Amino acid sequence: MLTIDVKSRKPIYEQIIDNIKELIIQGVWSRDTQLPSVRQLAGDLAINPNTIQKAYSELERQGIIYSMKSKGSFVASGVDELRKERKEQLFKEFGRILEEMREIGITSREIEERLQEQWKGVQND
Amino acid sequence: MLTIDVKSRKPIYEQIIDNIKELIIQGVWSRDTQLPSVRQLAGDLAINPNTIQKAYSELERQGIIYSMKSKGSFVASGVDELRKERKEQLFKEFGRILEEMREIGITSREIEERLQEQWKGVQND
Amino acid sequence: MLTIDVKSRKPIYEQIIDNIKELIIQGVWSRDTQLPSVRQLAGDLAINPNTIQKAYSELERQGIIYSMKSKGSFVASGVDELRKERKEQLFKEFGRILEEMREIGITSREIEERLQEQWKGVQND
Amino acid sequence: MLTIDVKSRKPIYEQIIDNIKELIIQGVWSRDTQLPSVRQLAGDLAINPNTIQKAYSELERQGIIYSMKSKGSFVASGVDELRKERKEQLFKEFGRILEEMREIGITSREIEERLQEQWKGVQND
DNA sequence: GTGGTCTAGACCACA
DNA sequence: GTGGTCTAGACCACT
Repeated sequence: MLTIDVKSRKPIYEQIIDNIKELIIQGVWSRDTQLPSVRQLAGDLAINPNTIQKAYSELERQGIIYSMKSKGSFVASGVDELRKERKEQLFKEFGRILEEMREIGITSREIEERLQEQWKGVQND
Repeated sequence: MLTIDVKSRKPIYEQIIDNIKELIIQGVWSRDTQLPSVRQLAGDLAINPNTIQKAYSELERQGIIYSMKSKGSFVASGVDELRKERKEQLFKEFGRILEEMREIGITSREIEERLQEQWKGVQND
Repeated sequence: MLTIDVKSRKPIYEQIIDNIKELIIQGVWSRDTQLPSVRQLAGDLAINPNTIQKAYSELERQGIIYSMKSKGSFVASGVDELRKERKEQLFKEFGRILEEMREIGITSREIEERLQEQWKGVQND
Repeated sequence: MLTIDVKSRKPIYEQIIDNIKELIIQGVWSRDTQLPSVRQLAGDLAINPNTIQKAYSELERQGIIYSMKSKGSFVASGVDELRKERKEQLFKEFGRILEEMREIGITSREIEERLQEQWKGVQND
């Protein structure tokens, strides 16, 4: 379920964080689902347990999971909160890209075309 | 002209690289313009000359500037090459964002709205 | 295994690069072999770690090795790619020399003789 | 007659040296021909006179030209000496290349082919 | 421990 | 003066 790329430039603990967020967003893990234990996951991924611990700590700091001593870690956020957050993030980035495109002289026509092209054949609207 | 943020997570030498590329893209510096000398720029930015050197070396490696010992460093690329490269990069990023937006269930309607909003009052199309 | 000459006009970091390429070409180090750490090699060669770092960075840029923070540096290229590249380089240089020889009036007979002489006793053909 | 490339990585003074040697080897300048004055050449090439001076000094050190105070510089070597020297140099380099080719497993057959190809249509043998 | 970045200061060849 | 190389020493994030 969790896949990491040790060769990536992105730190492993960040990959784990993103992976877990993704699983929650996609509804694979819902509220109060128990996460694999640090040791368990470390073993599965052949990763240093400290790295897993760091990822879990960060997730807990962000309020996305909660830990109970000697019980384990559990999903705190529901799909909705995370989705909303992610949506805002995406729109923010989207705006930044558009701004840069405008500065460099890309026309809205070009953007529209790209948009049509990418969305063609998809009917989620 | 060049501004760096020593507190940023992005390495200083990368900031310098991006800054210089930006100046060229915006047409401030054109082909064969002499860049500030390593020591000069280091003094201006209150940065160690080695850091500037590293940035210049990387820019030279990318073929964006050329350096002549005891002469100085000069702009090699024209605006066009850099603009084209940047454009492709932006479109690629644009596509990636769109893909992620689609996955998370953002409708093309929402995107269109955002697009209209951001572009309103601009007439470069 | 790695030897450098601090007195040479060729920069130390280039010597290191060439040395490492040679080790890979000769099959001493194969794909995914871990290179000595920056500090380790610096200690062995009595060279400043920054110099090693510079060599490793350049090798990574050329796609010959890959580095993972807090993991180490590893061989990326297989023997074959490097050999092929080297072969082309040698033939190119060979052609250049032949051209110069022709210009200065050296006859093909002389060259043939030299060739025979150098290859005598060798049976790799 | 003399052409230099300020963008080249080869130092300008070395380019001048090589250029002058070439002129002598090709018989354009023969023994006792007067070279252009330092100032003259500096003006023609738009180069710092110090650079020309350095080239002339080195040529004099190598015994290829001689200078007479307030008279100028003159060619000392004849074609033959220089040609011989160059020939040895070329053969030495040729041998080095062959050695490297052998080490990397290039067969004498491949070399022969390249040789034939490069010499085809030329009848100076 | 690892690689990566940065500083301060030095020396070099070149023009 | 210029760019290029190197050293010594430091700090950082990551594992």
